[in-house]
Amino acid sequence: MEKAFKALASNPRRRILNHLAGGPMTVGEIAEQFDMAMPSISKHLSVLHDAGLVHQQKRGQHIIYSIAADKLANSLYSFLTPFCPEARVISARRKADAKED
Amino acid sequence: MEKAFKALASNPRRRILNHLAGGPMTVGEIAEQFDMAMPSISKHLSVLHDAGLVHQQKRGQHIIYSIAADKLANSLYSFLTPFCPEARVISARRKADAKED
DNA sequence: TGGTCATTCAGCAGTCGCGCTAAGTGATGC
DNA sequence: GCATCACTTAGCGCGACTGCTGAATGACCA
Repeated sequence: MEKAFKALASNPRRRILNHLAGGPMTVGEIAEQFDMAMPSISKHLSVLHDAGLVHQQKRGQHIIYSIAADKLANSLYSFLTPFCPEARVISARRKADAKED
Repeated sequence: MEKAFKALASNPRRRILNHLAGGPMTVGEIAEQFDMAMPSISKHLSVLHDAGLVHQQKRGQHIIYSIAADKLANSLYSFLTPFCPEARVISARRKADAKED
């Protein structure tokens, strides 16, 4: 949770997540969209991965990143719980749904 | 929004918000709960205020801080919009409600 | 007016984060 | 085998953040 918020504190990282909302992508595909060297993108992705906000999957010499929307939403809803009744409801339902598996 | 996420990236600041969820407080009352010098707390509060996440109200020689739950929730819901259908619904409804005034 | 209390401002040291370039790793293809 | 491609790791400089102490501000009370 600490890590999630630290990860979300950076504009480029939030933009990367928005791009990934459109579907899984390789590092190179993401880097094309940003005016930033690939190692910098790679580092941002590793921060997001360390926070559990993206998944990575090796595919030959490519690495495909995809968004971990559940983790992202769960973190924010559970943080919002003390402040917002709607978040309490959603957070509770998501937890119940998770247990069903 | 940028400011909101930067403000939320710090553990002490999230804890302060949690305390404020219990009701408005002065700087001194907040500082009592933290093992941190008052100027440090004051600075955190000013970061939160700059991000619009708390309100401040002068009351004699005290300054009373209270949480801006609406702004906090709106920021997070609107960020979550691309990733989570529930957030889309809530965000839309909150915006509609805001226009009604 | 002078003292005290609540809070903020100023300035400092240490740490962390961001972007870069250069070099390393590991899979692919000739 | 070796060149190439996709990506990560290492290391650097710089600016931002975090906590501190000490001083300033501003309201209250005698």
